[in-house]
Amino acid sequence: MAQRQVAFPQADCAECPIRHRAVCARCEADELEQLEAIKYYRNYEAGQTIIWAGDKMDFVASVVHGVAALTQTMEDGRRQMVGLLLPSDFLGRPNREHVAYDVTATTDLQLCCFRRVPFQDLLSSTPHVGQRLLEMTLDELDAAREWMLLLGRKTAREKIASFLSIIARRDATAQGNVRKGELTFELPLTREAMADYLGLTLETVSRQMSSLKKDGVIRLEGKRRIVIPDFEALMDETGDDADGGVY
Amino acid sequence: MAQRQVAFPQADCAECPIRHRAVCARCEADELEQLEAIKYYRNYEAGQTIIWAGDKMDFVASVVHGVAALTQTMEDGRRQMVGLLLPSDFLGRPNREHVAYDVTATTDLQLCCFRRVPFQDLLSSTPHVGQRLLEMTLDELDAAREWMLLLGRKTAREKIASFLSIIARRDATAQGNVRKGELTFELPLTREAMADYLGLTLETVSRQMSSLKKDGVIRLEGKRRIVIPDFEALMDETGDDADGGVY
DNA sequence: CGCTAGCTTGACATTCTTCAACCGGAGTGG
DNA sequence: CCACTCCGGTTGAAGAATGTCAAGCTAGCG
Repeated sequence: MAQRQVAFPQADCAECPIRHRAVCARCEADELEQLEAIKYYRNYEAGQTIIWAGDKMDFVASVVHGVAALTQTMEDGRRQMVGLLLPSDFLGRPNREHVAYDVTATTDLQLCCFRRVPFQDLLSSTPHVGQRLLEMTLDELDAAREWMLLLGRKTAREKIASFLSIIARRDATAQGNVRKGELTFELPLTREAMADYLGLTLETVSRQMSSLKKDGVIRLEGKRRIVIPDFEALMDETGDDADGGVY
Repeated sequence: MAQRQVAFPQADCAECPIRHRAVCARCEADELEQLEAIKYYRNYEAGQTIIWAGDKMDFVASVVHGVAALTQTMEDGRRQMVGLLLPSDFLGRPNREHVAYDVTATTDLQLCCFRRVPFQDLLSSTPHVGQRLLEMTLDELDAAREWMLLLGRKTAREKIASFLSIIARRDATAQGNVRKGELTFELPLTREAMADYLGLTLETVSRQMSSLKKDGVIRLEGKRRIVIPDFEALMDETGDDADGGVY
């Protein structure tokens, strides 16, 4: 497999696109300086495995560009995605040497890595990284619980609609891809990866995508580019409350 | 509904059964003192709702005795449990006024509650509560991901076996209920609550329990008391790796 | 030009849910 | 004390949703 070159710019923290959402969001100037001293960038191309479950991982990282997936695999090959990391999300676990899940880049990806041990030291010696990490971890736990509802109780169609709305939402907050009420975005996952995310087979994913398309809820431009003509209509298919879980 | 009295002893922190596993585990004497100043106990009986999704929650808490469940409900009544809190587990989210899930006591329950705002102050003014909470939250996230694999990819029989092994394991670490290789424990959940945990119907739960019993993997003493004659045999039914996910 | 990877579609098999009946023990009122 | 009812649980039969297996499509690439 020829290693196509992935080249993202390596920004200074000051111009970093995730500066205000990542683990470093709350850092004071001095803390940021310490982080900067132990950081380095890594790029991966779409499809590459970053690390295998059980391997030793000597860094933790923030996703700067692209999307990474955490997946668990059973002995007989059944696979379930258990984490989908978008820009600003955190990868790795402090105080844990070995990783518990396979980590792969589902798109071209840039990580901002911190050497693990110095990062841990920072956690105990300064307050703001740890506080932000706690907040982010609690958010991820909430997301995981939403995901559990999806896996345990939603129909295939609801699963697809929910997934599309999640991607659309996270994509929309980053960039403003809304033109005259239409929402357009690129799927960061293959049909197979979507199946792993949703606890379905790729055939069922494909069928339900076709069904939503037939019913005018989504349009496809190519296989990966999705157009949502009416976001409300999509939300109606997710099975979630009308208010979108706002409380 | 007559309110049967639930009476757990209210221990001093020094004799608290969860002192070394809960959020307070890492506390120094002075931090413990501050916690003690804002703590109070609450008891609930099995089946009682502690708080509804969307309600205001002015405390956070540690489970001291018993079991509590977090569940999400869809408009049409489909329900998914998204958290099962055993002794020493933490309930509530700092810096969040409203709860996101229904919380119910599935057995008689005692909580050690901390008023939320003072607790938050402690998080920012002292290091050890926050550090412990981060650790516990990361553990819960790992558990949630294990649970996602179960929900997304396991068969009904594997789900039941996995659930039983989880309860057996957590029960065994607390007390030593092993007699001549047999493991006995009380189910803290009704069949319906098990179904909500596992993303199944209660009929399917019942059928699979019967099936495991017929095959000699488990024995039933009454409806709730489970005997595992051979833990290995149960593990073989879970679909998990032989090594039990140790890495 | 033909191959491959990713995707779609069809036919059939399987698993789980749904609907319904029934069981048994605990609590209750006559 | 007995009948009644309710709750949690079990079991059966039928149906629906999703998985499995297989064929075929399309765009991009060597």
